[in-house]
Amino acid sequence: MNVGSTGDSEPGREQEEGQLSFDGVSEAADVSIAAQSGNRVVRVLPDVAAVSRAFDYLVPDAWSDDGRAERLGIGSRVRIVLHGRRVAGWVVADRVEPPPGVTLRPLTRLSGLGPDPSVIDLARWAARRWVGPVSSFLSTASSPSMVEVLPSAPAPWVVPTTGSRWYDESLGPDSCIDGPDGRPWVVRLPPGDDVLPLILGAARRGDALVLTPTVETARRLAGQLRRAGIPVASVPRDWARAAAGGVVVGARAAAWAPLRDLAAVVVLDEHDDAYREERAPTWNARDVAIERARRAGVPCVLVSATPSVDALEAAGPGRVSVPSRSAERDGWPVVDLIDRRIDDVVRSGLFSSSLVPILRGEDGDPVVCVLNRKGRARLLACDGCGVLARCEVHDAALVDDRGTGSVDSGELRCPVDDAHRPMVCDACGGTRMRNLRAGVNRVREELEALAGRPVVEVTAETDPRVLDGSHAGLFVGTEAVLHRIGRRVARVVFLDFDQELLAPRTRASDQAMALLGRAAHLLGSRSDGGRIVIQTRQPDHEVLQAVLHADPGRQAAAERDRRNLLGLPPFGALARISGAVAPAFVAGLERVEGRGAPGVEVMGPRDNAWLVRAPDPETLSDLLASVDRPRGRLRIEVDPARA
DNA sequence: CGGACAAGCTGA
DNA sequence: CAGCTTGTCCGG
Repeated sequence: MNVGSTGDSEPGREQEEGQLSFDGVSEAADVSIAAQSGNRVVRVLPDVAAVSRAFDYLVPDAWSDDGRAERLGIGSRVRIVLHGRRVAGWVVADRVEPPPGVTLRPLTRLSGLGPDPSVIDLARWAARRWVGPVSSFLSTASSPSMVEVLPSAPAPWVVPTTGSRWYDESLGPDSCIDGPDGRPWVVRLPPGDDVLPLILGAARRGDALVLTPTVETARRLAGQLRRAGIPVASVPRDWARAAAGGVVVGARAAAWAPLRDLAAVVVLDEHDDAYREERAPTWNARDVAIERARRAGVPCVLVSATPSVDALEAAGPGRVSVPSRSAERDGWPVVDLIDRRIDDVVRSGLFSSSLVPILRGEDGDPVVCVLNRKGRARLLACDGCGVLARCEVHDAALVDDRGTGSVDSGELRCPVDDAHRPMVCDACGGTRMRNLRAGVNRVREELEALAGRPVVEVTAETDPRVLDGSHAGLFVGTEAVLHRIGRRVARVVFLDFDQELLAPRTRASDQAMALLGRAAHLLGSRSDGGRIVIQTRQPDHEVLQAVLHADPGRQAAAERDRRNLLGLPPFGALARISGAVAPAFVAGLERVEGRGAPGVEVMGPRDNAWLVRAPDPETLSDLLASVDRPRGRLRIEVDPARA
């Protein structure tokens, strides 16, 4: 970790020393039954954001008399006096040998139970992986309210039998559990399929940990399991019950839940961006879950209708369970592509005439229309031939350089590199461009006119009961509408899917795929008769071809090639460095890099941020940890959402 | 983080 | 040079 020749007296080493002394803790905890002097000394990590060192404290003698000394151990939440003020902390090592020459202060309080030693080790791993303080992970791993004693353990449970399934092998044949290779399984479960049998398979193994992208999904799943007679704890609310035993269900933070005796890990919709913590450290719950299962030597199953390249790569060959072609086709709804380049246009140009009967409900209700407005991108199409203005280098949608206003002169700008070009259509040479962006309100009015019936606009504020209990047949909203409707629908119409396909984001293809998977889930399987209707000018796009053929592997393969070519994760590791002192930090990085860290590349700045690329996450973490962190605001995003 | 202390700035 | 702001250091 000490890259380059760092002299011991060089200034600014404190961060690294703190890290070293902290790393030393785990060894000390295992080896040392020290403190022959008689007084028990514990090492405590303060719950103070800027302090990443652990300090030693005396266990008060009085604690031996009332049982507190017995309850105290690694993970215990305590209060200490640090630098004259009382703060909270976690015991991270027990019976340690304090460094000579320091006078120890006593612990002031035993507050409650905390994460167990395996979770503390996991937090150390995550702190290194995502370059953040261990304490932030321990906070996530701790109960929101203090827990003094655990409730009694649940009685052993019997899981109802469900019959054998094509993916059963993924929870691991018993024979391979003793010597697992630490890799997860991926189960590509079609969107119309029920996940419950898979979860029951995990619950059959014992205390299973099940992650879902949202709290709402976790709540529903917990209810289903409870009705099946399985003891369930929803974390973070039921932290104590989770620690006592049973199946544990929750969203992102549940990756850090306490478990009595972890037996299996399941991550539902593993591709979902909700597993990513946006605030630094930018950890990903799916990756924490994989590592946790690996350390515990238990099976980890990543479930998704549209598995991510990261998951597929983590699993590796032979560990991806895919349904038969016919089963997968049955699990996806039929897809109707409306090619806007050749279709006739009604009203303002956003609607094809073939939408009219669908909107009127002639093919079934309810109908959900999705209008993508992400990234506030404005798409331009040639007024003459209808082809989209796209950058031939970056594939991104070109924007009108002058922002809003009329679009019949001026220049086109690529949002990726800001290069300009004249406003001329690549396809026909036309010089007039139409702005395809339309306000949601205007769209709603036009939909109403076309459908001849009321349209319910769905926003983040719309009460879900209105949606699910409503007699209305036609809804419109941004993609959030797909997350707000809880019942089965007959049609999902993407009014302008090119907004999604051409968004100037590196993960546009993945996100478009996930969106279609979400829509498919609302529609159910092929036999339910639902359809996805997509208006597009790019019917040959890999994402559309993938859903059209009910074969998400097509998109994954294209995305895999793209990432491989660019050295993006999982074929390389990326970090984004920003903040006031980013220039100083990056200068430090470049000094280290200049001494020959192989495969490391620093790019930027762009938007006041730098990108650091390394061949793998370990090299990246080592590199980032080896550089002195200047004082001031610095944001390090490992695996950044935007690159 | 937040307290302690030192170095820098200002005004009569 | 007192009185205040700003910066730097450090915690058992």
